[in-house]
This record gives sequence, C-alpha cells and structure tokens, in this order.
Amino acid sequence: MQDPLLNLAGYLLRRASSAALAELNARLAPLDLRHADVAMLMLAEAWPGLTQSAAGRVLGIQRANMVPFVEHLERRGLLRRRQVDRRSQALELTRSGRMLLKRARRVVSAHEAALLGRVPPGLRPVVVPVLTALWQGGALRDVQRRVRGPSAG
Amino acid sequence: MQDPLLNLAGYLLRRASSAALAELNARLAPLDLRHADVAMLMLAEAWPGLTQSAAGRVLGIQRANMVPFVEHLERRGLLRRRQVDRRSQALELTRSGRMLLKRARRVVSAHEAALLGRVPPGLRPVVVPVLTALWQGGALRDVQRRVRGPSAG
DNA sequence: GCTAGACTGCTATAAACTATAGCAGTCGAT
DNA sequence: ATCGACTGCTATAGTTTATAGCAGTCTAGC
Repeated sequence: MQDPLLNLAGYLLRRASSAALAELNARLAPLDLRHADVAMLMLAEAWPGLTQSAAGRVLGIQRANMVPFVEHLERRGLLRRRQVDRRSQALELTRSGRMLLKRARRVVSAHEAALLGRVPPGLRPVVVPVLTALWQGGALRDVQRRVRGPSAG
Repeated sequence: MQDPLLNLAGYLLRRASSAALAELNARLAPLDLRHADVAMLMLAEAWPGLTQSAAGRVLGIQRANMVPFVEHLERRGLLRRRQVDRRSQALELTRSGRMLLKRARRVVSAHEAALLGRVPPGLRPVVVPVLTALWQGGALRDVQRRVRGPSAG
C-alpha cells in the first residue's frame, strides 16, 4: 500500500507550494525581503498609482491586513503612499524600492528557473497553463476587472 | 502593462494552493474537519501502525506540532495512540474515525474533481506529474525512506 | 442639492499554522 | 555500559489569514 495522498492534486499543490515558498523566502532572506514584499513591489512597479485596496484585491490580501503590510514597506523606504482621494492612497516605489526590486527580481528569476528545472523538459511549457487553470480566479482577463473596481470579490 | 506576477510559476502555485485549500476546508466544514485532519486520517488508514513521528515526517509536520494535532483527533475519538515502544506511539483509526473518513473521502473526491475540472481536458493527465515534479522532495521513492527511518529530512 | 449605499483606510482581535529550543526518557550499536 | 540518535512533550514566538466594526469619503439617483 502506498501513500494515497500522492495522487491528490490538492495535496500535491499544497506541498509543492509550501516547499517552493520556503525556498523562495530563504533565497530572499539576504535582501531582508519576504515573498509577499516582492509581489507588492513588482505590482507597484507594474501599475504605478495603484491604490492600496486595489493592490490588496489583486494580491488576495484583505484591506485590514494591507495596513501593517504596506506600513512596513513604507517604513523601510521602499514604497510611498500618495493621497489620491481623501480616502484612497496610491502606492508607488521609491528610488531605493526600485533598486532593491532589481536585485529581488534576479533572485526570483533564479527561483523560477530552479522550479522549472525540476520538471521534465517536455512538461515545462504546461506548468504555467496548468497552474493558471487550477487557480480558478486568476485568469488574465479577471485582473483588469479587479484593479479597476471592486465587486469582483 | 499586464500583471507580471501571472507568469511566475511560484506565484501561481501559491495562489492556486491557497484557493484550493480554502475551498477544501469549506467543503469539509460540515464534517468539522480541516484538510490536515483528513490527510492524517487517510495516512493512518493507509499505514496502520504508523508512528506519530513518522506520520509527522510524511506530512511535513514537526514533532512538536504533532502533539496537539494528534491529541485533538484522539479527543474526538477518531484516532487512537498505541504504545509501540516505551517512546514511540503508533497511530490507528478508531471505528468512528474510519466512518468519518469514509465521508471525508467523498468530499475530497468531489474537490479533486472540481480542481481537475478547471483544467482543459488535454492538460488533465499532466496535472499530477507536474505538481509532483514541482514538489521536489515528494517523489514516490522518497516516501518509503521517510516512513521507515529519519535522517531523510 | 441631498441622501443612500458602496467604498477606503484603519483598529482590534482571534484562529491557524509554522518554527525553535530544550527536556526527560528510550533505543541501538559498539 | 555507554554514546549518539531518536521520541514525545512543553513552552513560546512569529506568520499568515480572517472577522467585526468605525469614521470618513465618494458617487449615483432622485
């Protein structure tokens, strides 16, 4: 009798994710960054002026949890909050945020290469499509909607 | 400019995993079980007499965290600890554990079907191979080693 | 204009989960 | 008989995720 869990996509998904996450965090440790920090920085660079709550929606982080998270990045001088409304705050990278992101991006690339490298060459092209499909809500088309307005829960 | 995160296997892995996990937990809520509980029950059934620490190694749960975890299942009458050594404890399902697992397994199957159903039919056969490959440490061959003895962590 | 409803950032708090250090006791091999 | 590895355990802390609620703001419809 062999491990019945090893045929379950959900189980494999969880284990693969947590292993990859731990590995990425270890790789990022020298930069004193965590995976979520880099995601935030990459997002802020890609969409300058993105609102704090919009960023939360894209990243799947709740409004409440965005507060200390963004505060932390701001206190490190990587991110800046600019009042756009009297209620909304746009996020943008500082110069040092951009510089650190440059280094972080190299780490992420190495991590990605390591991940893909574990997959038999023939299967590599399907990795991203498979993961995208498994993550129901994450289709490319959805994102536009998410960024612009809420009610896309 | 589109979301740069959506091309990263690591990011997609994390989002897909957390979405699937949340969904599974919601499905299991009526049984008052969480995903880890079911994994433990399935493991205990597949390998009767499995030691507590061995189970922890297989599931990637640390010894320290196994204690309250197993205690909880034992207090619910789903699992029993049997002294095998004067230091080791074997885990085995109780009758009611087996019965609940039966129901849980149906929930898990439905969840798996939902996951796979999101993937284009042509890609379905590669889902498990891709995830297995991405989860470096989880290859089938490793598991035997993990269960029998330590020093494989 | 003005109001109702949706939205923003925020506080406070709790539930899970994960990780580390250390302890007493046990086992196996030399 | 002893040394090193192992087991279950306590205690503790850090991380992440989730919920409820508040004051203030914006917008669409009347």
